[in-house]
Amino acid sequence: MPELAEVETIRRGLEPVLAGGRVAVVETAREGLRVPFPQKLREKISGLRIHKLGRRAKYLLIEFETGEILVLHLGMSGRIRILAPGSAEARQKHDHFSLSLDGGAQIVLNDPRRFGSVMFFASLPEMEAHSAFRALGPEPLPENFTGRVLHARLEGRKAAIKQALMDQRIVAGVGNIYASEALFRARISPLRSAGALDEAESRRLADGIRSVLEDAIAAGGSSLRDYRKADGSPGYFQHGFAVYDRQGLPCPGCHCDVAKTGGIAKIIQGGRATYYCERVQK
DNA sequence: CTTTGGGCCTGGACGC
DNA sequence: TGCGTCCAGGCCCAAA
Repeated sequence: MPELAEVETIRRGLEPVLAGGRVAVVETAREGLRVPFPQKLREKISGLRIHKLGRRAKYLLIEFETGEILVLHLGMSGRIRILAPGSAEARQKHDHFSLSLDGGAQIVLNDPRRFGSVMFFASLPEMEAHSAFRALGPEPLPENFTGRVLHARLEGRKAAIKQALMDQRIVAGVGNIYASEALFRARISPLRSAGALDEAESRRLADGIRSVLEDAIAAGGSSLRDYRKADGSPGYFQHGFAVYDRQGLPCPGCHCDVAKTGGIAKIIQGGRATYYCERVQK
């Protein structure tokens, strides 16, 4: 379930492997994932030198020196494996795409559910004009993502704040897990109407979003040295969850008796699970 | 304009 | 044990 934090962790893990390398071999094992792979992908990226790795929302950007960009999205079950030069590791089930560098290092995209995607753009402006990026809201990590900015973007929205947070047009990169976690940190009920949050609440929420993502990135980063292990697990944050997937358990901010209160609640909003503490979040 | 619901896809958990 | 069912997730699109 790669949300922004996981994609950023992956970006940081891949950068030292890929940056400066030249694409030597491109392999695809099928026609595409949720959308077809770009036409003539091999011809488009073979021989290009990788300038750096970027990220926009949950999209991983492999940026070439030419200004062209290969975009990877991991859907919910996508992983990227790094193979060291000379590795004889066998192909695995659900390996769909791989890219090898001149020096022999290789990355492999594995995605059982195939909700991910691979896209190619001739330039950053062309990428930003694409429908997947055009309407994306602001990145939540930079300092200029303030409570005031969030408050303005929530204005007039009648939807529940939990669902508004998952709307990528309001803020980019927040998925189901960190929406619940950020609302807990901000002590705001997921059921509140988005447009009804005042400036102080919006500020708490903006802070909650940023802090939970930063903590998750830090936790992922701390496990980066294990990143090259065969399972490719990028060090998720599940041990740090306050409410997500903790139905019936005590919440960290509330000292009441779980036998009486029922602990953390699970509800369904827009078909998605939401977890929260009714005592702490108002 | 907004909101809702279905579709995509597989593996794991669960009940019988 | 082996079925069947449900759920998880991000994103897109059609419909209301």
